[in-house]
Amino acid sequence: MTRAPELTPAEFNVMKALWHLDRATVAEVRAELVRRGGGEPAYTTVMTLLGRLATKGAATVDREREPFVYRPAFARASVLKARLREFLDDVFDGEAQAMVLGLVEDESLTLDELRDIERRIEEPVARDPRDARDDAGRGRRKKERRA
Amino acid sequence: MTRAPELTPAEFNVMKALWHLDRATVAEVRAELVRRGGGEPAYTTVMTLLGRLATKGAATVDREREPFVYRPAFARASVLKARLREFLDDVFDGEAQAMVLGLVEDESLTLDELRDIERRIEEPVARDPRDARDDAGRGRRKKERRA
DNA sequence: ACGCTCTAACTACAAGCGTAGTAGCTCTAC
DNA sequence: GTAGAGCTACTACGCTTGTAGTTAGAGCGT
Repeated sequence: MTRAPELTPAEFNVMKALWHLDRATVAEVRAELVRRGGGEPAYTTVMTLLGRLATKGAATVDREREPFVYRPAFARASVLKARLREFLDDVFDGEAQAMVLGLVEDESLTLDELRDIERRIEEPVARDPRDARDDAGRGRRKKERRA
Repeated sequence: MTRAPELTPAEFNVMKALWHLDRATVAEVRAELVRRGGGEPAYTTVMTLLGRLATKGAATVDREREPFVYRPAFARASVLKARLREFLDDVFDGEAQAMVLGLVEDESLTLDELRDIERRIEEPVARDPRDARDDAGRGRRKKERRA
């Protein structure tokens, strides 16, 4: 699995639409962006962005027939987690606890929700077989900080 | 309290040094940056950034005597929280739980640490009187999302 | 066959950003 | 009193980013 490339804010936005649609043409992505209230970007603007995403390898293009169909090259979840990691290290210096505390102080997260999370972790949740995937080698990263 | 201005990555880095030093000259900030292993920025580069920070109102300058002394205009904690909020909304669509779950899956945060946080919240922590401050009107934001 | 419309490729371009050079002032050490 | 060091103000400049215009082909409606 190659690493997901860095995305600029505008690119990330397009990715969000793309993840939502799963596969889409320029026009469809544009419509989705409009729906999300992100203004009315010009068709060519969306095309440019999708083009840049494709170049970066963040999206794939099916050129078999027009209009081209774009799809995300990386799972949303994995990109979010990568960004989270980056953010955590950059802004909170890797101190996850401090960050969560921040959420609570901000009231973005309640004590109940925290407990809920715990519960979910404790009960292994009897994973849906459809989600089955090779789970080996998920790298530990705790305490690898300040390398 | 005025709102903290947006900071570019390079500016944020300087702010980190500045928060650490609390008050410092260009040379001192530069030394701190070097210490943090961020390469060896030119003296004037640091000056430019501090200048921009001052212009933006993110730092204050004491020009009484040279070399000028810079200090952060906003508490570190408040800026971190603002960034956290932004990040949460932008990347996780305001879903704090999803974000925390991400931390746990990533093993940036353990179950024990989660419990620890809970404990800290539960025990009102007998706040140090020195920290006393007017706590009225800390805006709720829970569920204000998707406004 | 003709012009419209959809679409792709290429080009444009200003603002923002990271990084730093230069000019010029003011001490200080000879 | 002259040279260098330290410092500030100003200027520079290439790169990235956001946004979009222009050109041109392909298919369609009439």
